[in-house]
Amino acid sequence: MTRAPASRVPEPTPLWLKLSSYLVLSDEEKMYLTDLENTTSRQPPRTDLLQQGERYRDVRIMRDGWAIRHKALPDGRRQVVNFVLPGDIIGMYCTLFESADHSVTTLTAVEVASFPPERLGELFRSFPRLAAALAWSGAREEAILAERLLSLGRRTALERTAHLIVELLRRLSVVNMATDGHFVLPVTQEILADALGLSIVHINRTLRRLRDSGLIDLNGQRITVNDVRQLASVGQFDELYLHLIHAPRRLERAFSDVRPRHAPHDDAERPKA
Amino acid sequence: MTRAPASRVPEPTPLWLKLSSYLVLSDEEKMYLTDLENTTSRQPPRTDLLQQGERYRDVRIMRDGWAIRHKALPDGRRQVVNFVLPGDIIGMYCTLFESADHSVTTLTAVEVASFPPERLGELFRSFPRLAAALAWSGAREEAILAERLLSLGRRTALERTAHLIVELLRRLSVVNMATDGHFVLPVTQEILADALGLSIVHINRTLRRLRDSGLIDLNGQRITVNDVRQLASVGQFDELYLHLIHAPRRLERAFSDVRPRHAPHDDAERPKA
DNA sequence: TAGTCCCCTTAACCTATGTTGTAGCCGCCT
DNA sequence: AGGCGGCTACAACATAGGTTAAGGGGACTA
Repeated sequence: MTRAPASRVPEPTPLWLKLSSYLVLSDEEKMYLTDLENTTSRQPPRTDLLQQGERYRDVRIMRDGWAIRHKALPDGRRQVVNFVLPGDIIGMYCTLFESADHSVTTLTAVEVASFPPERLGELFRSFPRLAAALAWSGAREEAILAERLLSLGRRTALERTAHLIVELLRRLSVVNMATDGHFVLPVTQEILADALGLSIVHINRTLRRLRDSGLIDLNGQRITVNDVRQLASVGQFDELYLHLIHAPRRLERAFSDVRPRHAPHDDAERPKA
Repeated sequence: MTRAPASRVPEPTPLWLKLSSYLVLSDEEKMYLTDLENTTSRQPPRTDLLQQGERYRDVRIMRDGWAIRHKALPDGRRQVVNFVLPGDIIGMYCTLFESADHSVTTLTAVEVASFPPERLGELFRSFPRLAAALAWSGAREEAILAERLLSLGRRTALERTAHLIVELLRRLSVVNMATDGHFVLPVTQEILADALGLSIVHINRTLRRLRDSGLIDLNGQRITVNDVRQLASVGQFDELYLHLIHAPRRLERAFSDVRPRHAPHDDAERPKA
């Protein structure tokens, strides 16, 4: 574990970049976020950060590297539920559940920050705008799962694959990890297959079709999207679900300490504790 | 719209029953919940409560009846993302997103309560235990989506179908809508197909297999599960993901107004708002 | 009483995707 | 240098599930 001294002019962290796609952070909020990510550790590839059935511990923030969130059936079949990218939070709900219903495993070497769940309560009380931004990011995670459900249920293999590539491109752009339509995809075809609900052989066929049609280039783990527009159209990609549009006004109204107009509650009316 | 008078001895609402599966509610909290659900309206079957692309409005609580949350592709293919049952919340994140990325459509006549999103902020500030319970319910929703992803990606048609039936049975039991392994499933086979990522013909085949093997009985919309154990085993159902186990202590610690030990924040340190 | 609409049911056939098997490449160990 | 393990590639074959088509029952209408 490393504990960095709280600097006066902190570097932007991926989480902060991601939340910035949603609202404009104040210096004070940036300092608080930096402080939250203060305690970090490094893990090698193929490490379980969390294991299905295990009791939750700290809340974690991915700072660097890739991981997957996945679930397995008793007989070994496996589904990758989502990719965990820098700026994503692991186990936000740790306080609420007895044990994890999924595993999180690193794909690359990673750097993760962790903090005790009590700090979340602190954050909700003291930094309502950050709380709203975190809720936004949690809600977006759910929206991504819903879209993936649409992929698995109703898109063909080719469409699914195209859709995933465009989604990753978009998500990585937000944290400055994709430029000019190319990025590193540190993933075996087996993992891609498990993410898309396909067999490894069929993912291979499908990637070849995408390559043959000139939509993407692959060398090693570097993937280049030659024509995002067309790839998005193949995957019927509509970025609505990523909810990248700003709406700072409305959320501040809901989460700030200002009393709401409708049903004003005096302190006298509050519950005792 | 109907506005009920706040009674001294309110009837338990489905939401309250559902949250009760997680923590023991105080009278005051029950009163507050009852008050939240105060303004209700009724809608006929096949009404859109929310439409993909539409701007979000109020937060809604399903009080009675069934609905589906679904997404559609431009060419008409459709995926049912989840079933909305009594006690479930619609558009909890309305404040955070510009527009809906999914639709919600009623299957039966329904009764829904609605309230302006500002009241959520109020709730988070004044009733931290309820806030935690709502967060629990939101997190559970996400866990359900992740499990459905596993179904669509890696379970066979027979397994998926069995799994869904057991899940619905469990969820309905919590709100007293299933007794003795039977319940009403107000759903056409087309909707079932869209929920399970199958064709309507194949759902039909699959249901017949389940009937022929004696695991379930169907007459009309009434479904009877003859052997939950065996059905759960066919569907590889592990109820871990429904997170029905209580953990009231830990969440109260995180969300209560008691100052955390680690990094106490004075009011003076708060952002200006 | 027949007509229409919606849904369920089944049969016959088709195809997207899974399975099995083999081969080649690359990095790594010793 | 050789061997081994993990990954990609691709061909041949198998099958779960999709598609098309047809019929039937119940509820409503006229």
